[in-house]
Amino acid sequence: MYRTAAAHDFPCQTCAVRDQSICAVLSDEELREVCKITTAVDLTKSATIFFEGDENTYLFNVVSGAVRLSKLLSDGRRQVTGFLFPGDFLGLSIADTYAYTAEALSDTSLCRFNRANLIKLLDRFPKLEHRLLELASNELVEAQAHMLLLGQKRATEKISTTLIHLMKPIGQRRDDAIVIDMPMTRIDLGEYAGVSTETVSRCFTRLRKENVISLPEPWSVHILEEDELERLAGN
Amino acid sequence: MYRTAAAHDFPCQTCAVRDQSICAVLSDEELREVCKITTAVDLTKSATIFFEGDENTYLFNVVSGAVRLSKLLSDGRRQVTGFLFPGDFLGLSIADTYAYTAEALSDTSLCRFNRANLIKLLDRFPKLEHRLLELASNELVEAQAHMLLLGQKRATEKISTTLIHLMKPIGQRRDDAIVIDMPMTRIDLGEYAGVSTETVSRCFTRLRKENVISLPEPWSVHILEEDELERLAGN
DNA sequence: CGCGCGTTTGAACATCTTCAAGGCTCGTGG
DNA sequence: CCACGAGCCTTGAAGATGTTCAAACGCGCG
Repeated sequence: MYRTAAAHDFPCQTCAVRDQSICAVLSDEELREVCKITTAVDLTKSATIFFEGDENTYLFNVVSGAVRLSKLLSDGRRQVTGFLFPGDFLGLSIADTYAYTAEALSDTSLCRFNRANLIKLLDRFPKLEHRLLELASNELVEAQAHMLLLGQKRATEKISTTLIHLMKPIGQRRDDAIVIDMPMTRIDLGEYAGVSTETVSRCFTRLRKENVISLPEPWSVHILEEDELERLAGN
Repeated sequence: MYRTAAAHDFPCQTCAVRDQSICAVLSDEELREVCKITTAVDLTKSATIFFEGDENTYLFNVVSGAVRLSKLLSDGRRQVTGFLFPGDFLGLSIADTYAYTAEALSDTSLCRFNRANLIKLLDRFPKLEHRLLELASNELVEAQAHMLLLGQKRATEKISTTLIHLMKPIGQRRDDAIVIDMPMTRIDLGEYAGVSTETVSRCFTRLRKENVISLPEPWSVHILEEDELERLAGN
């Protein structure tokens, strides 16, 4: 069987993240409308999507790859506020400048929405605005959990929590372990958890020595004892 | 002159925070509708408004007083995620349980909305949903700034930033200084900034000795050198 | 092949925490 | 009315956690 494009076909219909992010709440008809204001964007590793302070002209869906969100202090210290993966929405803000910098951690494809046009569509599709509020609300919950991590947890708890957090979007269940192939470096993880790279490394070593995880490669974490990791995460 | 209640008068019309929070975007007619689902709630100092994990049945406007938002770890460590003041909105979440605990820092009055009824009203008043999204989006920006504080700043920077942050909602400009009468304790401030109470105290002492602030009372901060404080805040 | 980058590990060091104690204010009860 | 106790704030000293500095390793890329 061949899939032939009918006259009424449109690119968004075959989107890999069609049923996630903001598009999930749209009917095919509505999606067709939204599709008109989108552009596919492909980025290579380390590309900047936008800088903190830039005028907010586009919003994005992450289609594939991974994105790092961060804020900088003037002397170069950086706080990574989050990692995004396929299906995540980027740029959620009514403010007219971005509050953080977004960069591609690996080769990444995005679906770009013109902000002004999307806002216009909100009036026609209240469902869409409702969905945006839902996403914002979820982000707030995550942000609060992250504050708890940054302000109160010890290094091992921070790293354990971070690993658990990464399991959902990029963990692959195998018979013997849950495998996380991380697109981010120890530096990124340190800046996410509010500790130095060396501390991240030492935590990984400790977890490995206690057989909670194994590290076939520095970027490939195999979670062997999920319950133990959960316990180490604090909460 | 006496103010007599006309037949079409209703309590929300005279609300002290009528032009803030979510009500700001409503016409008098719309406000009348919203008013029907509100209840005034008065709390004394230390009263709990809701606990993390409670079923989310009410949303609130802070009318007067101050509110502390926090999350707990099982061993008692607490992260204060924010302070709310008159005009702030509380409970912004589409999720059906609260993600944090809310408590009154001082005697506080709230305007309570039934969540289910408010959600129904969102369909009739898209402006209201738009406003909620705007508020959520602002909260996200604040949350990210707080993460930067918690993850990257040193103790003095944290306390300086916190003081600057408190200036907007509760700072009173005088000829010689900006006065902040704080409803929160050193413990609250420590749990907000991710440092111990002793460290908060030592930071205050240092700022006082360097004549950046004065402390007529422990809870009354007079900011003498706003620029210097800004500098000490990092960013 | 050599260089750069990321990771790991060790050792010295700094910051902040913890522990301890004293003072202060305020509310309560004798 | 005063005394007492609880909670909060401050300060000092000792200690722990995590940082910084330094060096070595491995991998991939030019």
